[in-house]
Amino acid sequence: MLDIKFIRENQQIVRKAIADKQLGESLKSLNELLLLDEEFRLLRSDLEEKQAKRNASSKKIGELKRRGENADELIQDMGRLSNEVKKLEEKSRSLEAQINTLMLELPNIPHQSVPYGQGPQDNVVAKEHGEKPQFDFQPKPHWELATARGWFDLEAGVKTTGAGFPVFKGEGARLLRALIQYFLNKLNDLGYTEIAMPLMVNAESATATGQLPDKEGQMYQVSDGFYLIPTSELVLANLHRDEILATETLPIKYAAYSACFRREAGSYGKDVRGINRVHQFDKVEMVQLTEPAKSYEALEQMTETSEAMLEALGLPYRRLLMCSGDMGFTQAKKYDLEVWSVGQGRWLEVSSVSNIEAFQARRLQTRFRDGGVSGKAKPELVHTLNGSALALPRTVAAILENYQNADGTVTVPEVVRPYFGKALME
RNA sequence: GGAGGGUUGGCCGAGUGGUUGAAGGCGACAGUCUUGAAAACUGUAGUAGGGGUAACUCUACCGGGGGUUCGAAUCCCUCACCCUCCGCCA
Repeated sequence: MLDIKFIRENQQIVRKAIADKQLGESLKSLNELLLLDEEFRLLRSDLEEKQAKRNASSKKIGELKRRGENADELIQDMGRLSNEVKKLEEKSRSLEAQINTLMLELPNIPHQSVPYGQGPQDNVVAKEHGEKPQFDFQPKPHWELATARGWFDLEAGVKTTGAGFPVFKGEGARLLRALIQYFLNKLNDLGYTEIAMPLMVNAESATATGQLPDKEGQMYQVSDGFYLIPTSELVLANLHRDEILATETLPIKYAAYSACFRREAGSYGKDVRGINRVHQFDKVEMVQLTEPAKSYEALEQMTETSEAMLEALGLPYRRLLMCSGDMGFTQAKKYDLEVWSVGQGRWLEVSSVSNIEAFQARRLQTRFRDGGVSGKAKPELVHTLNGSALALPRTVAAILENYQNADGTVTVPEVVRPYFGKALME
C-alpha cells in the first residue's frame, strides 16, 4: 500500500508506475481514489467541526447537571447536532471503506534502477555464472531419471490428491530433506533466525503482505476463512505486524522452511512437466526487516546469499533483473535466479529476491524508532525484503539433470553429502 | 460443541454513563546531587489525522466492528482472542 499523502502529491509518479507495471486497470482506481479522497477530506473537516461543538456542549451539560441546574434547552440542541454528526460519520465510514479498497488496488512503485519492460522478454540478464555441463551421452530430463529409479512418483500424487502434488520416495525424499537442512544451516550461519510456522493464515495477514486482493485466485482457500500459504514470506512478514521495534534490533533476519501451496491456474505444457511447476512444493525462504536506508544493500546481500548456495551446489545460474512489467504488484525491485536445466535445455527459476520497501510495512504497521517502543523519536516504517534460498523442486530437478551419469545414477553435490549421507543416488 | 469470566497506555493496574486521553505503580527519557554510577528528589512523555510560520489548536482511538443515549472506557449486540469448568477426541 502506498501512502495516501504521497499519492495525492505525486500523481504523475503513481500514474507512471501503474503504466510501467502494465496494470492499466489500476488507473481507474487511482482516478476514483483521488476524487473520493478530496470528498473525504472536505467531509472530515465539516464533521470534526461539529464533533468539536458536540463535545463542548456535552461538557457543559455535565457541569449544569452536576450543579443541579436545568439543561433541557441545551439537550434539545444537542439532539439535532448529534443527528447531523451521526449522518456525517456514516458517510465518512463508507467513504473510508471505498478509499481503502481502492488503495489496495494500487501497485508499488518500481525503483529507479528497474528497467522499463512489458513482460518477461524484457528482463535483463544481470549476471551469468558457471559452465553448462557437457556430456558424452544424451542427458535426460529429471522426470525420466527420477521415475526410472523411483525417486518420485507423480502417479501416486495424482491418486492421493491430484496433478501437481508430487510424491517423493526413497532417495528422492532424502535429497529434499538434505537440501532443506543444508539451506537452513547455511542461513543460520549468516545470522538468520529459524522459524517454524503455521501453514495457514487469515485474510488479515494475506492482505497485509499483499496477496489479497491481488493474488486471491492463486491461493487455496480452506474453511474458517483460512488460506494455505503460497510462501512462508507471508507468515514471516506478519510476525511483527502492529509492532514498533527498537532500531538496534534491525535488521531482523528470519529463515524458514515450509511447504507452499499455489493453484497455478492457467499453467500448461512444458512448464508443468515433471516437477517444474507444482501445486505444493517446499521452499526455504529468507525475510529481512531493515531500516529504509539499508534495504537496497540488503537486497544485494540476500541475492548473493542465494547465489552462493547455487555456486556451492555447482549449478550454473543467471541473475535476471526483472523489468517493470514482469515484477509484480508489491515489489519495488526484484531479481530472479534461474538455474540451467541441461536435460530440458532451459533455465528454471529457483529464487526470487525482492525489496518491497515500505509497501507491506504500511499495511503491517511494522515500524521502528530510536529508543525502542517507548522512545521519543517518531516511529518510521521498516522496509521488508524476501527471497527464496531456495525453492526445492526445481533445485532438485537441476541437480538430477546436471549431475546425472550415463547409467542413470546421480552424483550428489559435495556440500550436500554430509546431509544426504552418501555420494551417489542410485 | 456447551456454560461462565476476561481484554484499559511500553508493562502492571484503577475506573461510579457527564471537566477521564484516562488514577496509581513500574519502566523510559531529561535534570539536580555524585569523580562516575546507584539511590533520592524534580520534571517530561501515547498513536494517528487535520488546521496554523509558530505558540498552539481541533478530531479520532480504552481488543475489532456496530448500536443505545443529549453525552459511552462504563449499557446493549456482534466478531476475534485469552482464562476456568463440562463434553468430545488424541
